[in-house]
Amino acid sequence: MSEATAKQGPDTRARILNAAESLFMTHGFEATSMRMITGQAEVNLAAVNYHFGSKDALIQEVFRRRLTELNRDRLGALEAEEALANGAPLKPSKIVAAFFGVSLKMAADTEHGGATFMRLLGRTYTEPNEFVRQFLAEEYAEVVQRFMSALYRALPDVPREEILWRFHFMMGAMSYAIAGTDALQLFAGDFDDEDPTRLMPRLMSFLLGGLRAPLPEEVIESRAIRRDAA
Amino acid sequence: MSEATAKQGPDTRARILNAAESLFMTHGFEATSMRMITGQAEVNLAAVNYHFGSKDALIQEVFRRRLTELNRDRLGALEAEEALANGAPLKPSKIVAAFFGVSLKMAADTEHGGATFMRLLGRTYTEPNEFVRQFLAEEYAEVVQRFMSALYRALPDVPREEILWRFHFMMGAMSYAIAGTDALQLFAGDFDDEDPTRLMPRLMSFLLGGLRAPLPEEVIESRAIRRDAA
DNA sequence: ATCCTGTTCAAACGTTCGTTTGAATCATAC
DNA sequence: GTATGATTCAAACGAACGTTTGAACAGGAT
Repeated sequence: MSEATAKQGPDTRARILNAAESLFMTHGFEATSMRMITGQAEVNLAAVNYHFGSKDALIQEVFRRRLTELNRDRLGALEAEEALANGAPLKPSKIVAAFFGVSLKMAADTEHGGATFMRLLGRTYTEPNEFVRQFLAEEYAEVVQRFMSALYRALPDVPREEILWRFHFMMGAMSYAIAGTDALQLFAGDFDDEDPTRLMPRLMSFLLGGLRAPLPEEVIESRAIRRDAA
Repeated sequence: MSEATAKQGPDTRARILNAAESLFMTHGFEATSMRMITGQAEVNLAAVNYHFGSKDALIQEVFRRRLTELNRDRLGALEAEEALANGAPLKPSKIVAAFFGVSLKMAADTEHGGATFMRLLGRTYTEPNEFVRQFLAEEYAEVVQRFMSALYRALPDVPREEILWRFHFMMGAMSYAIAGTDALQLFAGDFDDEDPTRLMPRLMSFLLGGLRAPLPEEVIESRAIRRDAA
């Protein structure tokens, strides 16, 4: 049989994953039913359970296929910078650019659904669902550890706890910006769907400004006290 | 009948609102059923529909009762600063402190459920549910408009579009920090539930650093060009 | 005692959910 | 052709959902 006559479209698995990804983004996990997914994918209702086993397993697979690539790229960008640095500590801006630049690059990819996924991911960071969160943590474990080590080396004078907090804040700013829900309708009608490439320099300025901000007095004081005691 | 013998606990409405608030935070809106709510509140299943009409109306009321107070306090803090300034433009740090300081103050209130609500609110900013988002936008309309006006006055040389973006970023960093899901388990075990009052100076340093960061080159260039053309 | 209004209660409503089933259909190898 | 394993299909499953119902109960005024 000629390849062109294969029932319809690409294989069922991919059709399901793509439909699920966009529906999860629009409606959330719980509010997206199997019937909505199989309807949009134009496959039979039973196909999800046949190919993935369960709805939860489908959710995991939606994330796994993208996150594997995303985190590989992030590590790749970090390693490229480290290779250039020849063992010297990296500049913080390079580290931040490696992590968030790759994220924003995927968020700008509207061709292959990367943008859809990043918006979904941004929402999922605040998802209460326990098994989703555990899965996210596992997928991120290595990349978080590597980037944190790089930041610790880059900022030896800043307490590690503070670096953790600021990375946390940066993750929040990025997620929110990419998810782009604009729940408060700040951009009332004006810039509803901006070109996401223009987001990159804006976000990067903001993140680096936050990262480089002077430490709060409280922290400085406690460090001064510690230094005095020594 | 003596007041102490009234069936059980305080009135049914408040019991339902409190139970719903904490369950929504833990499980999300969709995953929280009426039976879970009435079970935790120890009231009859039909009580929600009797007192509120529907589940959606209950969700709205959960937010309304807190947001009304929160946004009143935010406006109050802003007006207090404006009164001190005597018509002069406010310093950006004062404006940011008015908005986010009030938020963090509520987030630190574990006594009356304010902390629970702020974590719920942080998650809700990324909630896809349409009617929730519309409701949020309405509740925030006035306070957003007032704070934006103040920021425009405070930063007359910064393009308004840039101010909008940075406020957007700040909202993201705060929401994420307060929701505190730590999906990536950055703080693996170490600081699971930190004292939220210590969050305040850290977040404020970060936010102000981001707000005051130099504009991205792209924006500066386009402004220079515009100035040249004039 | 009687009525009235507000509230609680157990039970049921119809709908939708995720999942399972067993037969039908396909592609391929013999 | 026929057998084999993978996939699709229509139909049904039990469970859980939000909501409605009508009776039971409460306290206060007449």
